[in-house]
Amino acid sequence: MEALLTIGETARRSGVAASALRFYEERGLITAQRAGSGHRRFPRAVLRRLAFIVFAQRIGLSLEEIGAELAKLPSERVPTGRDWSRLSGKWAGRIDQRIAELQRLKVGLTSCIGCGCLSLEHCQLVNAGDRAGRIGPGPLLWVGGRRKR
Amino acid sequence: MEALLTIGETARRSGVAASALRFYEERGLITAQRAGSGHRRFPRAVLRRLAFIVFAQRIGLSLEEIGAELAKLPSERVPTGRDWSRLSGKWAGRIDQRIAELQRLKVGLTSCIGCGCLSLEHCQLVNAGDRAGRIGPGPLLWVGGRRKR
DNA sequence: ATAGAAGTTCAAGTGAGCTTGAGATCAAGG
DNA sequence: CCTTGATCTCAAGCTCACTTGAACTTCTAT
Repeated sequence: MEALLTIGETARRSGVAASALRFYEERGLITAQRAGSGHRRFPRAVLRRLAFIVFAQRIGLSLEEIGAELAKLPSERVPTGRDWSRLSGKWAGRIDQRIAELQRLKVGLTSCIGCGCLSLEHCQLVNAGDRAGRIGPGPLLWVGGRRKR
Repeated sequence: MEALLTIGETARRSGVAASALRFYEERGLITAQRAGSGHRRFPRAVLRRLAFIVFAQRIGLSLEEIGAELAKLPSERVPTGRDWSRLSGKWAGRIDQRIAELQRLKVGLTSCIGCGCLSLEHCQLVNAGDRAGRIGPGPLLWVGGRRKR
């Protein structure tokens, strides 16, 4: 088992396209050594980092947020299980929030949409809170009557 | 209470920006009558339609999917509560799927990331299924070893 | 009558997250 | 040595869901 992986091997083993790996490297989410030729050589540890990235994306974090989290890992040693779980600990709350929202949406779907209270002015089922970053563009979310501008 | 709303009123009451309303009209998600001047006049029923759209977006559907759903509403009469709930019924399943995935992710986060099984090749915690449309671009999701190309 | 708010169209821009293409170089097997 | 496949860089393109700007027109209130 080689200690260093080429970009192709890394792509195969992680399921992340080579182009995405270059993109992530450019964004500072992962790092690669270089062979004399200029070709990337990824340490095996990058695989776990990639797993974490894909995981975090499924949870709904942006690459920027993920990068900020990854930056908290110790850079001079290979991160331990404890390092990783410390990172991921705070996300459980985020998942719970999102689950709670989905459950509210489900209630709204089966009751509220049919009943007529979805006249928008009073219904609080759909709220922001999550994805607060999108308050600028995108449909304004009705947050209890308060809205931008 | 006026029977028809201007685009500005519609935007205020729905929380959806006027530019988004024009965009949705262009995409066929909503329709507007026109005043002699060319100004849009939205029937009040558009508010419920907008509520549904925002709802559906929070659940994770694309505008295209939402449009397909809305197309199933009767076009010649104002949809009833039953019409709406028939539409939304099938989404409950989708919400449940997404909740289940989030719960799996949460388990993975607290156990799997720390333990070492996240070496990608064996871990099935992150799967596709949801968002199948994204299988083309974007990071390839590991679906039990099977991947595109 | 006139200012200013609100509306119109159309084209182009935005941001996230990559992918694709061009043109060149590198690595491995026969 | 030569071919084939992997990689490299850099610039440009793509999808989604809108927003923004320019250049006008219309409505409303004084």
